[in-house]
Amino acid sequence: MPLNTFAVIDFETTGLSPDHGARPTEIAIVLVRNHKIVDRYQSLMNPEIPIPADIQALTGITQAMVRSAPRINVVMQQATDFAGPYPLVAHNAAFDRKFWDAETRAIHRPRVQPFVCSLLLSRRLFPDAPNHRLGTLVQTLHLPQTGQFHRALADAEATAYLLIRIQNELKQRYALETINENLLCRIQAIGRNKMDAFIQEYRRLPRD
DNA sequence: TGCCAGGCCCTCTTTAGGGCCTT
Repeated sequence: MPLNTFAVIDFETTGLSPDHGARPTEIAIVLVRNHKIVDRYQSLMNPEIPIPADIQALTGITQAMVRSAPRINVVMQQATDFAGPYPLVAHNAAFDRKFWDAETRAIHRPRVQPFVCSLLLSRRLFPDAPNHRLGTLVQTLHLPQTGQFHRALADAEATAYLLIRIQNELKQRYALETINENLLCRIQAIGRNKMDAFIQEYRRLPRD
């Protein structure tokens, strides 16, 4: 397995929680290897339940668009194949993790890799941003424009560029050599405004 | 009919409340 590879994912869905019946309507996965985007996957899928009108307006994904799309289980088979064993990354990972875990359990492919959250990492590294919405961070950090927000591929690509920026920031600001998932998971688990103290401690710890 | 989540994180806090984020 190639080292230093992350699978950045984004779901569009019919609602906020699978625990209350919401299901995915679109997924995109962007592979980031050695700080570069190397591959992309995207697919609409048929949630087989109505998409609320306000969410159709938000995402631009309509009932007609998903009617002829493949079933969720077919798409999730392809998505898990594409993501492989690589650490998953999402903006506000708590949201995407719920859908990923619900739909991969349904196809008997439970998640084995950690989930990294670019929202939590951005709060640690860019505390002075106006806010930490994905669109605001793209503007504030001058990241490449990737297309229409609230579509899966555009948002996954934006999150991929944000991940690359986070990796570069960590390397430069703290003179670190490699930014692996273990370091990112540790950083997102510490409290806000504790980065400097954490890095000092990290330098004294044996590496994973 | 209308509403539904939940983890993080701040503060006028910790015996709590509310904004931020995702769709």
